[in-house]
Amino acid sequence: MRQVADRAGVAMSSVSRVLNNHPDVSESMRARVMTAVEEFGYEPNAVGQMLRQGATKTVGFVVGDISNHLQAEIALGAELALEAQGYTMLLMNSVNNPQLDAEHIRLLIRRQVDGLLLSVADETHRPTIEALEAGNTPYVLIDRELDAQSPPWAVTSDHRGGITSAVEELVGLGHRRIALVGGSPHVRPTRERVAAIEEAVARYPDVSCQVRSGAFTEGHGAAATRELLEGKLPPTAIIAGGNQILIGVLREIRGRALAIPRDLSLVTCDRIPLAEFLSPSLSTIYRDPVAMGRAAAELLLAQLAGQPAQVITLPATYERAGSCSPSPDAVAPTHQ
Amino acid sequence: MRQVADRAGVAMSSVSRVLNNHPDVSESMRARVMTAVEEFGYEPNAVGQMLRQGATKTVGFVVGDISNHLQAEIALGAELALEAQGYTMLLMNSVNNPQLDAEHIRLLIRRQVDGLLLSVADETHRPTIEALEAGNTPYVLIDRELDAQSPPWAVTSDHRGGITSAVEELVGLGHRRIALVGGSPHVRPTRERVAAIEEAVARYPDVSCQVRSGAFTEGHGAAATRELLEGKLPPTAIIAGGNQILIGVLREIRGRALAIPRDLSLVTCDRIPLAEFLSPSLSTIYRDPVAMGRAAAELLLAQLAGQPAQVITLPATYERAGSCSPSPDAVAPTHQ
DNA sequence: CTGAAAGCGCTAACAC
DNA sequence: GTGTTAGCGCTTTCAG
Repeated sequence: MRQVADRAGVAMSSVSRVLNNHPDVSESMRARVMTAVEEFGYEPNAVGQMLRQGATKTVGFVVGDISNHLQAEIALGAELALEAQGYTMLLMNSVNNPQLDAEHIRLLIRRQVDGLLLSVADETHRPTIEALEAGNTPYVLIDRELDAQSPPWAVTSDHRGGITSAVEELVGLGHRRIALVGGSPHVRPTRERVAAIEEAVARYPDVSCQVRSGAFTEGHGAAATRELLEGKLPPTAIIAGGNQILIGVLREIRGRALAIPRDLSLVTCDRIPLAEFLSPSLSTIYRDPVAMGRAAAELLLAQLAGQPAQVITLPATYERAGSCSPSPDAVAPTHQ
Repeated sequence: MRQVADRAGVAMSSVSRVLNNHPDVSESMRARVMTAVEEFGYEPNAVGQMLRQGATKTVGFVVGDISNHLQAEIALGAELALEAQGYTMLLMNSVNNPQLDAEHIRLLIRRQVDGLLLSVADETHRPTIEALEAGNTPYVLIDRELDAQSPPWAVTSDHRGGITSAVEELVGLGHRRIALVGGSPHVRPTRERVAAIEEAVARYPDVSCQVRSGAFTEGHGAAATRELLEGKLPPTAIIAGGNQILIGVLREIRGRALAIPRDLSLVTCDRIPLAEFLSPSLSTIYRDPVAMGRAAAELLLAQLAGQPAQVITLPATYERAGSCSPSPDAVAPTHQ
C-alpha cells in the first residue's frame, strides 16, 4: 500500500479511504489512486485489516465429520450464507471426539474468529463448555443444547414431530413393537428422538418400544440391530437414527436375509442420496440440512449485529415410502 | 500480552520467548511467566502472529460442492493432514461456477493463505489462471491440469487404469456398444476417462463407444442416458462418470423400467455410501478420496518446505459387482 | 478534503 | 538471559 501511495503521490490514509469508499474523497484523488492500484495490481492485505479492525470476518465451524452427508449439507448452507455477507469459514472436523471439539474451539478463538458454528459431539463435555465460556466469542449451536451461562442461540430440528408421525403411521399399520437405534445420547437429536418415541408409544397401551442409543456409527447400528432381532420379542419396525447407523442396520438385516418390509419395517432419519433407488425405497424423517446451515449462519450474523438471543426450530417431517408395511403380527395371526 | 508481562514484571519479549519455547530462557523466568499466563488465562492472538510472521498457517480449499461425497472425503483427508501440521483450512464452495473459483482464489490470497488446494470447475477459465499467477501463492491441484507457467503440483487419479479395466471386463462379457456419460469436459477426470474408453475400445475392431460429456449433474446424467437409449444403436453398458451423474442415469433407467443388469449393464465412478445396498450392487471404479486429500495436503506442505514440484498419481481400480452381466446381444442371437 | 501519526498484538534484532 | 525497539499492513483519529 505504501507503494501505491508513493506512486500516486498521496498519503496511505488516502489510499485506504479510496479503497474503503469513504465519502470524503475527491474525484481526482479517487482517479489517481485507482490508477496506481491497477498499475501494481494491488490487493489489500486482509491480515493487516483484521489486526487493525479487531474483526476477522471469519467464522469457525466445528463439525463432527464433513464426510457425513447431513453435516456436509449443513456446512454448505452455512458457507453460502456467510460468504454472501463477506465472511469466510474455517472448518475443523472433530471426528466425533469431544476432546478435539474443545481443542478446536480454543484454536478458533485464538485465531480470533468473529463467531462459531457448533455441532459438538458431546454436550456434556466440560472442557468444551469451558473453552466456550473462557473466550467470549459468539456462537450458534446446531441441533445441540449446552449447559452454559449465556442465553442459547441455536438452530434445532423438530425431531419430536418427525418421530411422532413415524410412530403413528407404524402403529396404524399394526406394529406393536417398535425400536429406535439411536446415536450418542449426549446430543440433542438422540435425546429428542428417544423422548418422542417413548411418549408416542405411551399413548397406546398395547404398543411398546425398545431404544438402543450408542454412537453414530455403522458398528453401533449393526450391533444394536443384532441385539434387537435376537431378543425375546424382536421389534417389527426399526427406526434408524442417522446415516451411518442406517448402514449398520441394513448390513445386519441383509446378513439375516430378512426382507423389508415383509419381515421388518424400516424408517430412517435424514435423507441420503441413493436412498431413492433402494428397493423398497426408504421411509424417511426428512429435514432440510442446507436450510439449517443457512439459518445457523444467519443467527450468528444476527448475534454479531447485537440482536437478542433466539432459537430457530426447523421441521422434520415423516415421508412414507415402501419400507413400511403392515406388521406381520397384525396380519399373520388371522391367515396362518 | 502486555498484561501478562506487567503482572510477571518482565518484558513482552520474554513472555513471547517463553510461549515459543525459545531456548534462552531461565527456569525462573519461565515459571513467573507461566504463572501470569495461567492467572489471566492468556491465549496469544494469532492475527498478531500472522501479521508479524508473514505466515497464516492457513490453507484455502476451493471446492466445487462439499455436499458431494467424493469432495467431502477429499476435504476431510486434507483437513486432517493439515491440522496435524498446525494448519487450518478455509473452505469455499464454488458450486461448480468457474467465475466463483477465480473470485475465491483472489479472496483467499488477499487473506494471505499460505497455500491453496484447488479442485476448480474449469481448467480453461482464464480468470482462474490469472488469479493464480497474479498472486504467487503456492497451490496444489486436485485431479486438475492447468495451463500455467509454474511447474505443476498435483495429485491425480489413474482414471485411465480404472476405465480400461472396466471396459475390458465389459468386452469380455460380450458388450459391443459401451457408453460413457461424462461430466464437464473442462476437467481432467472427464478428459482422461474419455481418452481411456476410446483407446480401450479401439483395440477391439467390433466394439464401439459413445461418449456424452456435459456436466456433473443429475440432469445431464438423465438427459444423456435418454439420448443414448433412444438412439439407433443403444449401448448395452453404461459407465456413469460420477455420483450426481449416476443418480440421473439411474432415474432414467428406472423411468424406462429397464432391469439392471439384464437389459443394461452399469458401472459407476467413485463409491457412494448406500451403493452396496442397491440391487444389484454397483460395479464401481474406486479411488480413495481421503488419501487424495491427504496427499494433496502433504504436497502443499512439501511445496511450502521448498521441495521441487511433483505430481502424485493414485490408483483407480475397477471393482466388479452385480450390475454387470453378459450382454443381451452376446446371448440373445443364439437363443432367440 | 487530505496528511501525519498512532497503534492493533506480536516477534526478532539488537543491545546490555 | 533479558529488555528495548522497530515494524509487519492497515485504518482512524486528529490537525490542518
